[in-house]
Amino acid sequence: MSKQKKTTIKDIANVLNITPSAVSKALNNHPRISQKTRDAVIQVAKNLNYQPNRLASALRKGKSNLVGVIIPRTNSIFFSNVVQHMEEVLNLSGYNVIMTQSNESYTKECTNIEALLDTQVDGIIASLANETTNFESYNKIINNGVPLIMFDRSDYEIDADYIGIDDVRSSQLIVNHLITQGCKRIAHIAGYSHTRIYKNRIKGYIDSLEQHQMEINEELILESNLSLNDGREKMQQLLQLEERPDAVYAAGDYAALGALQILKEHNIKVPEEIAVVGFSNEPFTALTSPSITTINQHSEQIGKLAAKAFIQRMDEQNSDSNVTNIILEPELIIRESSKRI
Amino acid sequence: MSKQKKTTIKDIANVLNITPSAVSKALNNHPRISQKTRDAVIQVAKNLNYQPNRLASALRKGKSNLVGVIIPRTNSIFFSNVVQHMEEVLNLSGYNVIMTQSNESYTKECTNIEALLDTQVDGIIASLANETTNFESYNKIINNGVPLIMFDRSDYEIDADYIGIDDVRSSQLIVNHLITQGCKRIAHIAGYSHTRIYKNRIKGYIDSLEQHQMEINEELILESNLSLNDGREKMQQLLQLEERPDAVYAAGDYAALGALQILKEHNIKVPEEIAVVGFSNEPFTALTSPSITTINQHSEQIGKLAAKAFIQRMDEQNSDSNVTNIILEPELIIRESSKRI
DNA sequence: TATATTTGTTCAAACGATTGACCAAAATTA
DNA sequence: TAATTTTGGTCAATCGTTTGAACAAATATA
Repeated sequence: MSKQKKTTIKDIANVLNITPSAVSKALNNHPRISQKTRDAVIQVAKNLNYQPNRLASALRKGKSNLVGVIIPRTNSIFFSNVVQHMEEVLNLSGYNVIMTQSNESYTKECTNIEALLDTQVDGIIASLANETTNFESYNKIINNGVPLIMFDRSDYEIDADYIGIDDVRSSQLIVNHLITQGCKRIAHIAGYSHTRIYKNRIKGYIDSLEQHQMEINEELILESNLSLNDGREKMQQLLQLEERPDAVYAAGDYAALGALQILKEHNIKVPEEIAVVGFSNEPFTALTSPSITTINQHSEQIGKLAAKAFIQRMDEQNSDSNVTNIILEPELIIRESSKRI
Repeated sequence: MSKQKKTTIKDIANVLNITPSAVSKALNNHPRISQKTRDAVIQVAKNLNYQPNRLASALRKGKSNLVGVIIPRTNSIFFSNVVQHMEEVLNLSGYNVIMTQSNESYTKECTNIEALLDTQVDGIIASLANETTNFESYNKIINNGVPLIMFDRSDYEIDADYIGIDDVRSSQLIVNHLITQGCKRIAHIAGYSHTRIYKNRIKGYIDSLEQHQMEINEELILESNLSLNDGREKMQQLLQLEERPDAVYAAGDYAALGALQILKEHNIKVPEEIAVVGFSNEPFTALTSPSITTINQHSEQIGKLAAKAFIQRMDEQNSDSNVTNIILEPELIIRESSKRI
């Protein structure tokens, strides 16, 4: 029973004894169709339970109304928030979202890009996988004439619109805050420096220390994949130093949590002995004890702005306007893990 | 520069002086095409950077190779895991995933369904929004002849394949465990009983108490939306009872966390005075102190099985085989919040 | 050698919607 | 009334790919 074939504009046309093109025009509010036929068409369409075939329309118009989104993973509140708000805005403009995850893997990312281009998406909105250091496939998107919008994680080699927060500034906020709290030896569990945002966070960290005439100590900067476990390991490492740090700034919340766990296991008082700061405002940061100081990356705004940037690109297609670069101001959320005074 | 138009099979045909149909057949490994032409076609395709137009192919074949997925929200590790593993399996079979979120909203869910059908997806894999009590739109999917697979949250009124865990059994595992730990007055912060899985969890809770000849106390069963805040409120309520419970089983981890917070704020010892159990194995449950006992719902398996169920439906299309019902055995993860002995 | 089969390809019609060119009838203007 | 404009459509091509039918050439079979 399931295989009742779908009704097409042709069926509607037959019922009303008009041509399919008239039906099409009626449904698309073409001015040359009389109100009478238009109403009749709409009525019959409803009766026959007509569902327009997007594929056909997309093929003819050369526009699929599909937007591909590539995020590193969904189990991060930041990315899932971004996507959610992106979707909201895009849906309003008649776009649907194909969401893919790279799982931080370069090859998966490439596969996803291929698949999206293959599906004839009208554009791609993406954030780089951790692994990615080769940007050919992204440039392929651009070369194919498909609008590309990057958010959060991108690179200078990708010539696309970008929306993100000011990572240098984020680090400065954090380090300044820690210094204000009396910390003198601040460690940084950093992300991989090949990724721009993490490089910037390292830069901000160093800048801020320099500004306060504090020593930059290589052994206090550890690159990490920022997972919970790696956070634990790096913290262990830091505890084994001859001179322990009195604060740890991890470039990701999970790593910060790992560090916190180790500190608790060693009965080290947080923040009195060692203060801890994370990054991203994952929900759990408010729920641990002590709760973790972190950075709010404005996921809703990033999502909405990225969607709007895409829509604007679609609207102006021809005019080769310059690349947009939107850098949002980060917000430091101070919680127990760093509040000494 | 961007608007270089895409190469089509026609272009390839022109180069080789053969017809487009030959090219198409060559690319699709049609047996009647000679190895020689096949190789030549593939070579030229590569040279011209040919990218097949899925829309055209989809239109002609009446198959889009797109699968729509509807989940209540992505910021739940359970759902995001499910999707991730679903995608893996589906990609392997040449399908792409359009992922949408209902945000637990009935209207958003309906909109999503419309959008997916509109996009001509080959099938839909979904889990109900909390709000949903009317299943017309789901039955519309089925009536449209589009394969529908439900997972985790579904309803008897939806006549589709289903993959989930045994919720009655989950509750029994939990309650039995609590009784073993010496708890005598077990409260249940329940989900809305109009949702099947939550109804089943309530049933399992009651069954288990009855089995142990324990009293079923209405005031110990509170329906909730299972958010963090509602967990806090319901816990407050429970504390105001004349006779306090000595264990709280929340049907969701966030609610359990809320309950835990309140208990800590009141300096009530967990699990000694009141034990706490959650549901879903959200990552934070392992990270709180005390860590929270919870249920593993086998997200990877559910994702993979749902994908496979869909693929099977596609393969057998015609044969109206019966609805599949896969119920997985839940796994109780015992942690500090309930370990009294 | 005549006939049957296989091989490799072309032909043409789809899939369903869109769109500019075109045209007859109706309405307006001169 | 004749000429012009407007209205409400029809016609036909098109988007890029697929696919069964058709067909000529090559090969196998009798």
